[in-house]
Amino acid sequence: MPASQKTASKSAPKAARPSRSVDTDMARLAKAIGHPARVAILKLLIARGECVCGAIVDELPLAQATVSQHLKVLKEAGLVQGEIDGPRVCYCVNPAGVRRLKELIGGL
Amino acid sequence: MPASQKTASKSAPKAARPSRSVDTDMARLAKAIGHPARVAILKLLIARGECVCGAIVDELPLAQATVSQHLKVLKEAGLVQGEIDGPRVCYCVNPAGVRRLKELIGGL
DNA sequence: CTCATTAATCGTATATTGACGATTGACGAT
DNA sequence: ATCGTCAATCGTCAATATACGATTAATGAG
Repeated sequence: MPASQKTASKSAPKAARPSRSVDTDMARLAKAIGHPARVAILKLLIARGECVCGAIVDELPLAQATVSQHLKVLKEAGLVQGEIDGPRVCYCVNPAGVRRLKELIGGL
Repeated sequence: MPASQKTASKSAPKAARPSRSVDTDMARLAKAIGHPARVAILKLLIARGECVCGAIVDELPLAQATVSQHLKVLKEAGLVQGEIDGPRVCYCVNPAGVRRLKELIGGL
């Protein structure tokens, strides 16, 4: 995604508009929840407040490695955050990220 | 997607929680706007009310074929609709689709 | 009818995603 | 120090997404 994306955006003659980066931002967030498993994870975290990684794995019909990858995607998009708690990792929603997502979508 | 995924979603036609299909629905819609070009297209249609395909192509730094493909994705997700108008195709937002997207995201 | 225009589709190349098992690193308990 | 547990990461494979030029189908103009 990086190279072609960037090129496409930059090569646009009317690149001056700020809407371009907003579009990218919105796409980034939307893409993060563009998979059923990630929607499920996000909802789970919202419902439970916070959640140890293993608990999430138990709830989903996916391998641990796969869940970890999905969590990484959500984390990189700024929708969740995880803090290390001993040998486990405790995940929770990033309210700012979710708020921004709602703002952007709601503002359509 | 491999067997496990499919099995997971399909193996519960309607018996299990409804949240599963809602998750899928939300992911489907989010995925549709999970690309900057499609966000730009959707916004363009919202701003203009309706728009001939060619006009969209002119606004974006993408080839006609590519824009057409993005439009197809948006159409399949139920976010836009297009009606044939002579030799051109006039696209417009599907209010129901956008409303549903907003509901689902807003309800998080 | 022929031509130009418009947009969908085809074919294709490349990039990214999604899934998993295996491995690694970090930590607490013994 | 060793062990078991937990979660991230690696390596890999199949599937999907993205982009484009070329082609096709549909339509209106002449």
